[in-house]
Amino acid sequence: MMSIEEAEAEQERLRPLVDLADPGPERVEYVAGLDVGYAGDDEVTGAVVVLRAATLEIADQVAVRQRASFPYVPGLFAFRELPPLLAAMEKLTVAPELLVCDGYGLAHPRRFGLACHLGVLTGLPTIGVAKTAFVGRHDEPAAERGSWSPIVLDGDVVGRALRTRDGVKPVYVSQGHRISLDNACSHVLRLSPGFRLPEPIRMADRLSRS
DNA sequence: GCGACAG
DNA sequence: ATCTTGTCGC
Repeated sequence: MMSIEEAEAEQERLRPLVDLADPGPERVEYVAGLDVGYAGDDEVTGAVVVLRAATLEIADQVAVRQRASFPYVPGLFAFRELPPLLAAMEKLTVAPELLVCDGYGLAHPRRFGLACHLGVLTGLPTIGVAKTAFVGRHDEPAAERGSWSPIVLDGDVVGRALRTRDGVKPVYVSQGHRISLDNACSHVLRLSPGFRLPEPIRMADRLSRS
């Protein structure tokens, strides 16, 4: 197994490859949601669900179950979840143009969360959507869907707390790779018409548990 | 130093 | 994450 030190060094090595300047696609035909489910003895299930962006209909889905190769270490989340997710991605028959990841992107202690890592490895535009925010500080956004407030870490804006439903706890959006924060948030809002979490992530979450 | 810590 | 009891809001 890779050591903690080696994993951190790998993040530092790959971080310069992240593209935060590309505004990213305004519209895509296919968008994928990714999530990992956990079973008993260190078993992880990587799930990828490709949706037709216009209708949110499922176009393709793959789940791969394997032995976890890295423990859960805050800040090194990707080293646990990336292997099963990449294995699932390789089996897709419909190519997504945008990936929505469950977790952090830029909003990460070393500015290199799972979404950035997956973006660099696949070359695809990626967005990180987390359910909790332990990185940086942010004000509470207004109660209406669409409201947001910046997440600030060491003086830098690294993401947004974005309200996807009226009066419901926001999600925490950050850039992964090849997409602007504005564009990432507009995609997340469009992909979350009925629930707090974007539909691709909900579908992947469901698949990862089965 | 101690605790907290995406999932 | 997952498990699980109890509570809350509609």
